[in-house]
Amino acid sequence: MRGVSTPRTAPARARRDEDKTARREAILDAASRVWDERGYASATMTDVARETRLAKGTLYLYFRTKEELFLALLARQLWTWFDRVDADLAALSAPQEARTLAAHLTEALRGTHRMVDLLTLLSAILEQNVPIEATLAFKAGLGERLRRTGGVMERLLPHLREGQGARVLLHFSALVVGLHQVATPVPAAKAATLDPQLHFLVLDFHEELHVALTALLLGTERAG
Amino acid sequence: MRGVSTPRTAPARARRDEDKTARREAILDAASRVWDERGYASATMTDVARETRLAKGTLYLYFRTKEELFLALLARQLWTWFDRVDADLAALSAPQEARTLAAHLTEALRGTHRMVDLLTLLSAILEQNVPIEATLAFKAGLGERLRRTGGVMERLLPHLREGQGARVLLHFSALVVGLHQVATPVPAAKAATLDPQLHFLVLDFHEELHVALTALLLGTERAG
Amino acid sequence: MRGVSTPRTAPARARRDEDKTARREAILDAASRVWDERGYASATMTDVARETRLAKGTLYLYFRTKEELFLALLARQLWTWFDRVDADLAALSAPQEARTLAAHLTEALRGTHRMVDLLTLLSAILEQNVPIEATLAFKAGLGERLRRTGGVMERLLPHLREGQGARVLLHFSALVVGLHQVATPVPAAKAATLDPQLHFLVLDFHEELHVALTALLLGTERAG
Amino acid sequence: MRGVSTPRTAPARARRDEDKTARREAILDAASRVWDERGYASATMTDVARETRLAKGTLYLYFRTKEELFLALLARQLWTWFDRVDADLAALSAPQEARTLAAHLTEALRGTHRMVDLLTLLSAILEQNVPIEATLAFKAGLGERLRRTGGVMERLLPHLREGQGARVLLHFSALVVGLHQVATPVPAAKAATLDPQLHFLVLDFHEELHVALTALLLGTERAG
DNA sequence: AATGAATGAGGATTCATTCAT
DNA sequence: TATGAATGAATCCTCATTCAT
Repeated sequence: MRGVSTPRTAPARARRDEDKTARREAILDAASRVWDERGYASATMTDVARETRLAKGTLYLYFRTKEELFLALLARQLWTWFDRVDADLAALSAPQEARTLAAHLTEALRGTHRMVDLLTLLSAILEQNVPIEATLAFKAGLGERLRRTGGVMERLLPHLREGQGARVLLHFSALVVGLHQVATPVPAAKAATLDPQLHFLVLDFHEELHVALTALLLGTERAG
Repeated sequence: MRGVSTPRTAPARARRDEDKTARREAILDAASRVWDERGYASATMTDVARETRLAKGTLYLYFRTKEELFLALLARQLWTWFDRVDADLAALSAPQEARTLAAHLTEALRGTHRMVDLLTLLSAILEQNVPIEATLAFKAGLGERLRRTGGVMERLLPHLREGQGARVLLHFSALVVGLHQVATPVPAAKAATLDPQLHFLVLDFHEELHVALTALLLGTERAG
Repeated sequence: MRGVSTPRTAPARARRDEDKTARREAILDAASRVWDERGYASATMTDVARETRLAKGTLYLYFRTKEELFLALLARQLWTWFDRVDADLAALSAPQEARTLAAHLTEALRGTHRMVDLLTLLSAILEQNVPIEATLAFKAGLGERLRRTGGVMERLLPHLREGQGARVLLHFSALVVGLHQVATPVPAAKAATLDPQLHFLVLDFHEELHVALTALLLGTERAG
Repeated sequence: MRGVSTPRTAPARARRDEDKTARREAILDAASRVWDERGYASATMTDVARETRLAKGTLYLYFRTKEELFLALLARQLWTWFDRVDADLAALSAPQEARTLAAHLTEALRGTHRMVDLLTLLSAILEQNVPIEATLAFKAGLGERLRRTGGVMERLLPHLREGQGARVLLHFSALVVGLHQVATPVPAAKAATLDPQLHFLVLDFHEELHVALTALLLGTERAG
């Protein structure tokens, strides 16, 4: 009675687990693209479905809610960032300068513009309608990555005591979110910064982040 | 029966400019209360109207859009914070310790929980549907306050060069937004932090902010 | 940003309480028509809105949920039936024959076809998404009408003891619901009854109800 | 990860007719359990499939639509009830008291709570999307059972004329459906009946049914 | 200036059914 | 036979905004 229609060439069915994982990734890819295009004006599931060329219902086979989908997207992007940082830092030998380490962390963020947007909305929006286990899984994954990469930082910056590495990363993420917001104003706000008086509101995100993170690391050393 | 009104004494008409300003403030008061109660689950104009005991249409005589209203609320709260900081710092004589100054800025944030929430959503949401002049006015006001208070900071921390005061305040605001998010997880996320492995994700907002800001100030000094 | 469109000639605004009541009634009228047309295939709010020539959102100003609307419709029809019965019985003098009383109750049902459908779905569907106070109000109203009309029946049939009138009405409503279902098969089932062997499944609702109710009243007398 | 299957040993294929019948029964068993658990909030095919440990598509090999499945379930439960009544009445010798016979019919209903729910929804919902032959087969089966058991009743209650037995059973079913609805209110409605004024709305289903059926039988006798 | 009824686009989610494997 | 991924129409409800009074 329902579901009767003339489908366009149907997508291959994801039958094996690896196919399913691939489809899941494809959905996240689509979500990422939609997010990119629509910017803040929140993307809709209809958009994502259209972009994936899948039926809306199919999305719900892979993610229980819209928020779970976007949380997964954020997670994927975060893990990628951690991977990149880990690979980067693995090539370094201890001890390192604060400035150098700050550069590595900051550079690894290049091209992750939208991830940061998502990160900003994380608590405000995403955790609204996310099944509890998804939240727990996310937090657990985050904790693990923070501790792992934090450990590496403690090796490279000997003045960091046990556990301080993860904490510094947390502070770093705070700077990322906060500075991104200040440094990446919406178009409307750009007009404001043409005023010379307001020129100091124009920040280069990566440079500013580098400066702030360096200061943070140096300050941590001095403060003990 | 729904939809049957209980007529109440109509509010006095705001004829004179000062009456209008008062009404505008009353609306912001109501919006603030609504925002407090509803938290993230975004407050509606209906809520604000009910809280003000004005009709919904009346709100639109004072604010063109919902976003303009909440931007005005954020501005009011921000200016209050600046006022408080300015008064605080005026009592101090140069030079001051980074730690002390950090404490003053941080303490001035006590009780502004919700302002910080608004601040977080600022670029992501608020600037969506805000008339351009409102955005410009906000940015102009913000710039002025940052420069003024930044100047005071430069006086108290002699190692800060001209213009660095405002910049440090910008970094501070980034930390505020970012740390608030990390340190104030939604209820669902709290469950996650019961896990001892994740305990380090639990932060005390003010303390953490103090630590990070102190580090930032000290680091700025060392980095020159 | 929303709500921008070119409306067709807008309906007059229901400003006074009596206008609102009228509009409420108009919505119920529309709902009734939709229910009639769509039959069992459940009517949608979109249908009701189109029929009323009101916007969908407007319906929700008068009824909080779809179910509340249809409960109100049922209530209105029920109260009408009670009114009719009360007027009818008021003209009679005690004592009456069971058969006569049964005829009055049964005849008052003429033309209330759809009300009975609604009545059938009452517990199964309607009470799903109905605000609790609406349910309570309905039950209270129902109780009052049953007791009032039950009292009249006790006057007319002296063998009925105090309280038995309402109880008989409850049994009557059970018969109404149950017999209506048996006696009013959906089209598909009609084909079945062409078979002579199954001819006895064809019942005339009103006649059958009369027979059964008479039997019920007589039996109550004999059983004491 | 959602959408990743845990393969389990596939169920044996039902090749022989008796295997197929067994599988059909197994599906009905599952449907029955699902119906029990989910109550009114209508059970889904997904639920039934999960409960059967069969794939959703497999259900459609045995039943063409959801409604056909639940009609089959109702039929199975009804025939069981008739079997029980027939066995019961076979042990009795004519003539019997109305009260006694009413007790037998009523008692046979013990534990068929959910069947009655289904019966209530019969015309309203079930016959919507049922293939015509399925409807015809159901009606035919129903007719046969009614006539057979009706005949037994005519033997036990000599005042019943030919054909009146089946008719009384039809009236009985009406009482069952109707009283069940009144006597088994949804939880929300229960609150209403705490009010002493509404206490008379609280009925004991079996007792009430016994009273009403006895009255019906006695009344039929008197009315001739 | 104030009102508040009316608007209606828009969005998330469900679930019976199909069909390629 | 059995599978289960894919389908997509369908539905309820929200809420910022308007405008006649």
